[in-house]
Amino acid sequence: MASGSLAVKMPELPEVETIVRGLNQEVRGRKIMDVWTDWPGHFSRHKGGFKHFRSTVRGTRINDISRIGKNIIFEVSGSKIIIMHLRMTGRLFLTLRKSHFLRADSYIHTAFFLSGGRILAFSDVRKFGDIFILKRRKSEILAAPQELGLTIGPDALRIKFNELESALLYKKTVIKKALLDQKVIAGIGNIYADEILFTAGIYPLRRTSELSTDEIRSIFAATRKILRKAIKLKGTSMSDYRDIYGRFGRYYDARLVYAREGERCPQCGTRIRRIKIGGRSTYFCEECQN
DNA sequence: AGTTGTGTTGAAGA
DNA sequence: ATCTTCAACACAAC
Repeated sequence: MASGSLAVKMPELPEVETIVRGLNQEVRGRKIMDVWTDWPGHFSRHKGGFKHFRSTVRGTRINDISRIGKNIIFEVSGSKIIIMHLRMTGRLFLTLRKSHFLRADSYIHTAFFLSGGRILAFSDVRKFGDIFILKRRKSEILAAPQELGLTIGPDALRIKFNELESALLYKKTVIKKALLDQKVIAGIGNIYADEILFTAGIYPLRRTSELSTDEIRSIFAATRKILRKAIKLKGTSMSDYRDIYGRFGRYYDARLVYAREGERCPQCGTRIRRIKIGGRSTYFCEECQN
């Protein structure tokens, strides 16, 4: 991928992981020459605003890119860390010229000009995304994310069974909400939450405190299974991105229940139902999930 | 043409 | 603490 799109829709953990892998291929080792934006709101979480962000980031070198939950972490020289969240509609592109990206995507509001003439462009239709930089090491973020402004718990692929179990037993809510709560487990969004609960055979409105150890084991295993499968399929949509629903993404085609209201359950043939939980659409099979 | 749904997350109120 | 509602914002679909 000499130049192209790292775009996904509805970036949850697998999509962010896919982007991070692409970034490590394409921008690791490059220097950040400058940053441009026409939407300073992208930097509203940064103390000091865009001007301060720009002066802090200019001249640093990107040493590594990783991820915590849905947050992208750029480790740059000078022991600093850029934290980027794509929220709902954020997409990243690599292009060669400014004129190119403005033509390619009219929703690009922020861009990083890198050494070697590369441009990392941040497209964001709804402008919910955010970027900030901390003068901290990555290890400090991992140790105390909450204190540094990252309201997240353990990453969904790194969480230990015991951590998940105690978090769920402690919570007083239903399992679907708990899986979407980034402080309980970080990285799961609405699509994968439904896929995980279907795979685990758990009814989404079950109270977390009433789940048995075996049921939590099922949820734990299903989380790893679904997220790994989605990463293997490179998330819901990559460079072949077509529409707002990610309809041409490879995981989307492989999905089990999400957005399949009225279709047959892949296990038992019962029609998939849709309900609202906490204002979010929830798809499940009432036969297979108890 | 106005309303609703879409998805993430933080803030505010009950 | 947890709930709901609203807010950020834009657009497709009804």
